[in-house]
Amino acid sequence: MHDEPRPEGQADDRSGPTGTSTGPTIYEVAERAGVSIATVSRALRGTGPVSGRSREKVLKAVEELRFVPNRRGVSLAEGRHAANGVVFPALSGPYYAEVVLGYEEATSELGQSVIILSTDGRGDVESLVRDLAGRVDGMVIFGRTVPDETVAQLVASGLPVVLLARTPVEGADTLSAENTATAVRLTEHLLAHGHRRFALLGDDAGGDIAERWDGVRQALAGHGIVPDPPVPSEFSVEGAYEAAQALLKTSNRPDVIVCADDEMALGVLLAAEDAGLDVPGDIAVTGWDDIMAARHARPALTTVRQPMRELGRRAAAALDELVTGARTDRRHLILPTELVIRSSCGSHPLEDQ
Amino acid sequence: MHDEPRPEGQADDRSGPTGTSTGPTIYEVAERAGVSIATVSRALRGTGPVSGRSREKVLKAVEELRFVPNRRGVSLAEGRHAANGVVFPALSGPYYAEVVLGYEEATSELGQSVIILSTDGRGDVESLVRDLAGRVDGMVIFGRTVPDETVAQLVASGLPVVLLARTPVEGADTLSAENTATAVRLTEHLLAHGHRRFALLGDDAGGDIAERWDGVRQALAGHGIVPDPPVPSEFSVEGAYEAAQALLKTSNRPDVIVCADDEMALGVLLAAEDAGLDVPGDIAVTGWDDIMAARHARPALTTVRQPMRELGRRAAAALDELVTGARTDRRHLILPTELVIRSSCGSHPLEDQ
DNA sequence: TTGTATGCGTTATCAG
DNA sequence: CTGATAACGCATACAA
Repeated sequence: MHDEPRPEGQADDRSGPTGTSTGPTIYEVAERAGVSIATVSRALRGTGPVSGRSREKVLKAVEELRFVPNRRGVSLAEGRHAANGVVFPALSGPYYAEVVLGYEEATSELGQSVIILSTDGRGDVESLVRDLAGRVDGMVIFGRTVPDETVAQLVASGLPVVLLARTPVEGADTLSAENTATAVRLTEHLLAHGHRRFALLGDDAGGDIAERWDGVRQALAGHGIVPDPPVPSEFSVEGAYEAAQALLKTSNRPDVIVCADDEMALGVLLAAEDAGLDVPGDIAVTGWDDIMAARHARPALTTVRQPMRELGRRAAAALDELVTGARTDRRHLILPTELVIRSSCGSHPLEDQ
Repeated sequence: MHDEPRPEGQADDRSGPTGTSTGPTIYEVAERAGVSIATVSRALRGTGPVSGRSREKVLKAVEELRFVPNRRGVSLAEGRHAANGVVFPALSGPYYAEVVLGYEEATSELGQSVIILSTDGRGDVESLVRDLAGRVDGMVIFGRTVPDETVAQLVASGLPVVLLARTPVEGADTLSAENTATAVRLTEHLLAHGHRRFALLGDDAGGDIAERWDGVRQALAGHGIVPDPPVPSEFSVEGAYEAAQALLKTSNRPDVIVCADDEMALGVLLAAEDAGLDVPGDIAVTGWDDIMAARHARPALTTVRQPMRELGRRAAAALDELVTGARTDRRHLILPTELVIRSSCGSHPLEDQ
């Protein structure tokens, strides 16, 4: 086997025109330092005893050769990837982008790297996810991306999984931002403005949106109001624009449109403007997420702020616990959200951000 | 060595409380199919001849065992990661998010996965990048993230690198959106509006922003105007807000503020509003990127649209060529950009989006 | 404290 | 067409 380190012809064997460089191996370091590869490994990773003399020699050789342990070898030997995955629909809005950023930051601090997978516009999500599963030690999955069936299979295969803003699946952690209670408060605020004819825009079965509508209905029920079912719409400015156009033409036009997220609310704002309607004078509009555009839109959007960055960080921490085995039970965590009142829901004489 | 596949005790050896499952190995498949591992490998990847009979047996065993080749083993044997990296400052605005998404999509279609690294707020960028370099076959690096020195080292180490919106570095591909020519056109449009006192907001040495200022200066020179040096500011809504506050108090207030990007322009809009200034009546404002908020701001922002998605796709394609060795020379590609006239630069009686 | 030998899971060469 | 076996690069029991 490895009697003589690299039988013959090695070193500058950079074949191929481009960067197929290989870098020195632990054998070359060992040879140069006059020790065994075991000692090199121990010296470098601080596992097991190494004499000061040996350590010096190793470090010197490492320095001279610019040795960096080959990750592929390390991974195979360690039996882990030192990488985690994250599956999201897209990065169009700030919501996913922020969460992913918080996730990457925390994961990176834990010495792991993160592999991303976006599912919007992909036809073969399941195979993509399965492939990803083979390249990571664990993964975070957002709602609206992977079918329950597939998640269950991943979990069954033993892969640590953290679900974000998604209905729970046996065997996986769940993390989400509070929806229902804040939706109740938002709705009560709208009722206080005198709004009575509510329209809900956007829907997803069993996701976080459904929880928000639960809150809205709950608050309305207290006033004897039963709203129409949520109006289906694409989760985008354009999709909401179209849906709103139809809605605004109704004989019995709503006096407030509660949108599933901010981007949709922006679309509604546009539709109202084109219809010659004043917001909030003729109709109120609210969003959810508090993306940047929410603050800059005119009127500025009343919405709900989610701790996006923190969601990402928590997901990373939870996943790490599962991967390392530091925790074996499953947790379902809910982070608080904050109602952000601006002007799109009605006039507020005094305060106005 | 492998005389008997897995000497003893294997299979359901899932140790550890969590998901340390291992999955079947190629040896188990071979044993079950009654062939050698070489045949299994050949049958599965279609390399080399395999009799129909053998193929059937292998496929059956694979099916029954739900065998999936272990990526770590594959990577080590193949000598590649089948993963590419991308280094960006953050995902706050839609710019990076969109480019990254285009990149991920294209990379994924090429069968590679993408590992991300964001540098904003990180103190040890260089070591992070070096670590990333050991985990990928090539990487895309955005401007404003990694020092030239480090990039040069990566390239020297043989790693294929594609630079995005960044000054060229010997040995790396360069990809960017057109800046100077469009900046000239933007400036000429502003001049046509009668604006003469120009302020430039935001600066970065040697990045894509510098190219834009070159275009602005070039156009102004044609009118005998020499603008002040760019006003330094953080690349964010808040940073620009502060910088603009100072700028608007100047005795000789500018009549147009050209911003390095849209987010900064939004900050300026806010500052103008707070200062009781009308945009574009009292002062014009322009951005760059055409992010979503640009369209929804009031007044809507005049800006420049970049083919963000396409930039990501092209970067992925270029990197793949370098990684596979399909191309050995270095290319410097520039994608066209589009001037988007809205209302923040002055009134346009007829057309108005 | 050190070195030897073996395992990690595939790929691919080369002799049958 | 098939199988034995040498890489791939590193980690680590185990023996010395």
